[in-house]
Amino acid sequence: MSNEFGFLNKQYSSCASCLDRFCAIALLNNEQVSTLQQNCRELSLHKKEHILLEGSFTSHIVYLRSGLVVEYIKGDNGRDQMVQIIKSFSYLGLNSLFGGRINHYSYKALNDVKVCYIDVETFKNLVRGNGDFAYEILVLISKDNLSSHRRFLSINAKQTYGKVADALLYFGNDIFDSNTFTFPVTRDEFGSLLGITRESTSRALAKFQNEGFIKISGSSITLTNTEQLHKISKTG
DNA sequence: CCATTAATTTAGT
DNA sequence: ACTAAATTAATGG
Repeated sequence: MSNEFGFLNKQYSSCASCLDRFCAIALLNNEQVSTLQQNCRELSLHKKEHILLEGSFTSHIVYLRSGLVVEYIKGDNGRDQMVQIIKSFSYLGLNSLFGGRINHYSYKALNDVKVCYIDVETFKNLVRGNGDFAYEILVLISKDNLSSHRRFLSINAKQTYGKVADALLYFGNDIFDSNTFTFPVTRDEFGSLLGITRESTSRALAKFQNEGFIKISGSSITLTNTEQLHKISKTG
């Protein structure tokens, strides 16, 4: 690979030896990995930077190598509607792959992230040309679909304190694998994930802290009584 | 029970 | 210092 722009010749770790790569990449043959390599750019982005924008053409599928990302849509009133938090080793924009030519969601970095932009036609060709790989991509889309439906139905069934307790447990168990973590979103965004206001979020967190279920210091939060949080998540 | 409004405090750059 | 974000209290659907 050579071109007239020196900075584009910077050598990145190859897809073949990438330690962060999605497991299904192992199902590609050498030629396919090489094609992927040639149509893929690695980028480091900082917290708050946009990765994809709703409404723009789906020119790329993005692979999230490291960091946290939030998926959201633009709200009518100017308030964005958060859809979900996405962990590393995930693809962004997959659900827009066959949904017309535009991205249906925006994505922004919640902390410093490493991403790979993969040319969308290249990605589609890999899906067409490799059944095992396509199967794994279908699994991803299906899982995302199921978890989204479950999440929205669950939110619908709960009221504020239950929603907040649920989300805290979700962060602790699924996102951070720890009962202590740095809050990745603003109160406003957190509320938006659950369909509640930032004030209700504040009130719920303050209440939980007063009752000793959680401990907040700065942006760091500790779940000290997951038992009670579970109970509230179910009942209230 | 909870959103809205508004006033105040705190954090981030 | 200035702006964005968070908290708190009061009100009303």
